[in-house]
Amino acid sequence: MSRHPDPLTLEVVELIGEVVARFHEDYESAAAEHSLTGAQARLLSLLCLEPLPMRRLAQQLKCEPSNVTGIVDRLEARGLVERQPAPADRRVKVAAATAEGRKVARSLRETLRFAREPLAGLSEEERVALRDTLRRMLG
Amino acid sequence: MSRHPDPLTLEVVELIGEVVARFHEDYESAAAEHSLTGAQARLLSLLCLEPLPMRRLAQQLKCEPSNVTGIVDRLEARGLVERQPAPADRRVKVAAATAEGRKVARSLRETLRFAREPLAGLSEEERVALRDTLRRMLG
DNA sequence: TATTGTTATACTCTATAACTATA
DNA sequence: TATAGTTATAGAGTATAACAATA
Repeated sequence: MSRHPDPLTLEVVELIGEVVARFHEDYESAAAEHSLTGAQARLLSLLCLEPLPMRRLAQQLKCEPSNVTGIVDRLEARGLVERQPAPADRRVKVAAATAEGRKVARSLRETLRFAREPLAGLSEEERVALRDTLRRMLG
Repeated sequence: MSRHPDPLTLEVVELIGEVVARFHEDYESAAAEHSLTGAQARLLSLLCLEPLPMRRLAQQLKCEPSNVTGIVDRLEARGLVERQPAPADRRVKVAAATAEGRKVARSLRETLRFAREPLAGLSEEERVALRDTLRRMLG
């Protein structure tokens, strides 16, 4: 694509920008309702899929490992996450969501309004088309 | 929509989440290439459309007015933005992008890869359909 | 020697509250 | 008295560099 995209592409980019802004806003406010920051909510949600070593968490969150220490500290202080030793390699600490942490993450997911409302206005056919287009964009 | 959306909706939500993550990543790294933070880049881009009073900037950025002071301070120190008096109300300070600021913002926009590459894989027909769907989602 | 997690440091963003100058 | 912008403060996220324990 050239450095000067056509008007259609420009409009789509702008619309995606709006979707991104709304999604973020919604995510942050859902996190805040649970007294979590965005970073804490993202880390907790990750750990609800599977326990992960600190280093892996940093990779997934695309930040430096040193930052993960503090985020896990704060979640651990609230009993939402715990550090577990890794028998195979005693340098590694595996972070895992507690039962309470999983409960909070579940509740967080249900609070995400953007996940439901804007899509509710689309027909099933439109949602299928949107899914296919997004898949191709990300593919 | 119920609290337990159908699998199709869930997948679309997840795909949107990925788009959001990629867009953000791309935006932050484009900003960093110009030695700007994300917040600085967003503010500068806003001012390239039109000069705005500090208060209006805060509204558009959805943050407290006190934060805008610091962000504008840092951009002003680099000569990308300047504060202008508002003759009609001497309490108001209007922030405006300098010529250099507009140049940086233009360069920033051109660096945004996500704005071009994923959409390049779509046909014009698909882009039109995506535009219409996004418009409806955003209401 | 290399790697994992942590600590120390500095910077930015953020909200809150108090302050100033205007209105 | 109300509003616009700022300052002061505190908490959180971020990157960098140096460190301890382990591999």
